[in-house]
Parts: sequence; C-alpha cells; structure tokens
Amino acid sequence: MINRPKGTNDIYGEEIEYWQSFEKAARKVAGVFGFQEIRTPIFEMAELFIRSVGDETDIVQKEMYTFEDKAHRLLCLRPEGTAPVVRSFIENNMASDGLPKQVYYMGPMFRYERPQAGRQRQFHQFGAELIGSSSPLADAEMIWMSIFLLEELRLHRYTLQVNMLGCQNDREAYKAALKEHYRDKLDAICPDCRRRYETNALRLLDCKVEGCQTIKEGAPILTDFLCPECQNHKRQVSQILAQYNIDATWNPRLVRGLDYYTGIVFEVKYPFKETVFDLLGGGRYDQVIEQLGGSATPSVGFACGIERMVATMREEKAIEEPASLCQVFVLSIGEEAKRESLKITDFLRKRGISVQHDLMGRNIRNQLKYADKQRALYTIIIGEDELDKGVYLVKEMDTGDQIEVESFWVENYILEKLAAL
RNA sequence: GUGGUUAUAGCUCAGCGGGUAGAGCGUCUGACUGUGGAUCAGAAUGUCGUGGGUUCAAAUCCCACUAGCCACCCCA
Repeated sequence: MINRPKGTNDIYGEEIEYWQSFEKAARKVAGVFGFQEIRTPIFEMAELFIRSVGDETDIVQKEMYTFEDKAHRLLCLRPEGTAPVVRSFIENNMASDGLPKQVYYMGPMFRYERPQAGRQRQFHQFGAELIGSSSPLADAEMIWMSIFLLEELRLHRYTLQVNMLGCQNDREAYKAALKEHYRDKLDAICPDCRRRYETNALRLLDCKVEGCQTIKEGAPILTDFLCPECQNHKRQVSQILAQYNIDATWNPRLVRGLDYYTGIVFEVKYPFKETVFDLLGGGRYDQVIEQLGGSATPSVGFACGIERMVATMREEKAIEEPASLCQVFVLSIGEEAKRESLKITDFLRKRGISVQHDLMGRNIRNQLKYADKQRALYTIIIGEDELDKGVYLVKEMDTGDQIEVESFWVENYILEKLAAL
C-alpha cells in the first residue's frame, strides 16, 4: 500500500465541487478587473527564487523543493507565484504589449514544512500581479480586488491590515533605529529575535514571544521614518480605499515574510475555528523585475491560499450545495428497452443534459435507488409494458409523481420540463 | 527543525487487568417476482499504520520508524 506523500491531499468528490466553486468566482473577479490568466511552469531554476524571494527567508533557507536534473541544472518546485510571473514578463518581453500588464494565476505551490491546519507541502494559490504602475491607484486596485473576491465569495468577517514600508532609504533609516533600540536589550529577548536582529531586523516586529512584547512596544514606529513622498503615497492609498468603502486598519508593525516587498503591503485575516487564518497577502515589489534582469518596473500583487479559502467558505457555509450529478436517469428493463434507453440518452446528452443509465445490470428497484442517490431530477422508465403501449413513464423524483408520455415525445417532454426549472 | 497527541472495516469509533476483532453509518442484496427516499433482514470488506522486542500466546505491554492532527518557527 502506497500512501500519498506527507503534506499532500487528494481533492475529489464533494471537496472538488467547493474548489470549482472557488475557481469560478476567482476567474470571474479576475476577469471583471481586466486580468488575464497566465500559466507558468511548476518548476523553475532555483536561482529565480533565491534572487527574488531572498536568501535570508525561510522559504529559501529551508522550505524549497530543490533538485538537480540530469544535466545538473539546479531546479526547484515553485514555492510562490510572483517570481515565475515576473520571469515570464521579462523573458517574453511583455512590456512591449503596453503597460500595465495584469495577469492572474492559479495552481499548486510547494514548500517543505510541517503540515498543520491550513498548511500543506503542496498547496494552491490564486494570485494576481499588476505590473508597470507605481501609482497609489495600483496599490488600491489590488487591495480592492482582494476584497472584491472575498465579498464575491460571501466571506464578510475579514479584517484587512495595511502598512507602508516606505522606500529603501526610509527602511534603512528605520532598521538602524530599530537595531539601536534593541542594542542594549539583546540579553532580554528570545533567541529567534537575536537571530532576526542580525539577519532581518524588520521581523523583530513579528515576534509573539511574551518577554519580547514590552521591548517591542517601546520600539520606534516605522511611520515616523517615512519620507514626504512615501507619506503622501500612503495618504493617497488611504483616501482611495475610503472612496471604495474599504475598511482598512493601518498597522505599522505589519511586515511580510518575503524580502521583495517595498512600499504598500497588506494582509487579510479571517477567524477560522479556534485560530485565525492569514487568508491572503500582497504588496508592492518595485525592485524585483530589475533584480531579475528586466528594466526597472514597479509592480503590485497579491496571492491567496485556496485551501484556506475553501475551508473558510465551508466553515461559513458560504457555498451552495453541489449540483446534482445527473439531471435524468434512463431506467430500462430488458434488452430492447436498453436499446431505446441508449437512443434517448444520446439525444439528451447532445442537448447538454446530464444523463445516466444503468451500467450495472440492476433490477428496476435498484436502478431507482441509484437514480435517487445520484440526485436525478427525472427518471424515464422503459420496460416491456411501455414498449407494448408506446409510452414511457416519466417519474419526477422529488414528488414521486409519474406520468405516461408518448415514446416519440419523451425527449421533448424532458427538455420542456428542465427548461421550466 | 522543536514540542504535544493520535493510528482498529470506505467513514466515525468501541475493544487495551494479554487468549488471534466488533458497533453505528455507508456499500451491495433481499423482503417488495416492475418502482427510490422510510422500515426490517442478510452479505462483503480488516496483513488491528510498519518493523522489532517481551510472552506458550500481543490490536492490547515495551522500543523504533512512518503517517495523521495540533502548536511553535514561518507562511497562503
């Protein structure tokens, strides 16, 4: 017996219905905002992520599925979606199509880590990238789209957090001040924080260890280090969001795990059972395209975890019941009846009706049981009596009523009935 | 990578003072010889997660491994 690899999942049956419902909504929202789908490879050169996501990040340090191919190229399964899109943007010279370039993607991502609630090794993301605009309108557009998606999915209990990380100068100045604040307190903070102090000072703000909280409280605030330009940008984003009636909480301590974020970043949190999911996150990444060898092009994007979305949708009962698996079941008894049933099945299927017939050689009773289990709306019953009389029985499953219909008319009768629903 | 916890039928679980498996649900069949959803009856399906140890004897006790779940780290 071979089991699926750790941290992976089979998605089928009822579960897949919910996924498809999400995907449909996501595509709709993307379309409404003028985004076109892009499909990039599932594996890329490992270098792509090391250079964009950042070699200090956990993703690169310990979570990448890297492997060598037979020509000794160092490849990896993609851990996130933005870098491949940027790579493709540059490689295919999409800038020449005119800017902004607006694309969305949906598919599996891979990170080697311990699975738990809302976290798998193979997980799925829906994401969108708006490439080419530095305007606050572009930041607001992506936040708007995120919220639009949540609303479309009828998930209303979200909280949106936004932060302005500032430009490079602002961040350097802030980081210096932050380190200054922590310098004489290194003995008092947790080991993780001591490490962060050296490698990525901004993430000191992420620490949840109790002993570090008071020190964090007294730390300088990023907002105070923003240059006039960044302050202005932040103000404009805030105004535009207000105009869209989007309720955003500005959190100066919000920092994100990927190194490439600059300027505006945002996250959506959502209560899920005992915990809180980070449903979705995004932000501006103005330097990435240049870092990857393109010409400097400002960009914003976001991504959401589909597993978490689907779990939340189910928890909120925000999805309709999956549709019935067949609209019509054609029941037959005997060989001649079977031949007739195949004709009707074919006719109806060619008109887009979902039809099933007996493939198991079951008796009438068990065929009806099966039809019921498939949630059929109508069952057409064909037996010897019907063949003799030239009429078939049409049974409406939820009422149990059945009437005789002239055999030549039965398909049209069904079409009329279904059209009237 | 660290810590906690669990693993018995397709699913949910009982059996754990050792004596080679059971319930409910589901599936299939029948009662109803041509009528589903209700009821009743019957049937099928298990290397009791894997490997080792203790023992005359292990689902049960011990150890290791693997996997699930949960938390930390981090993230979607």
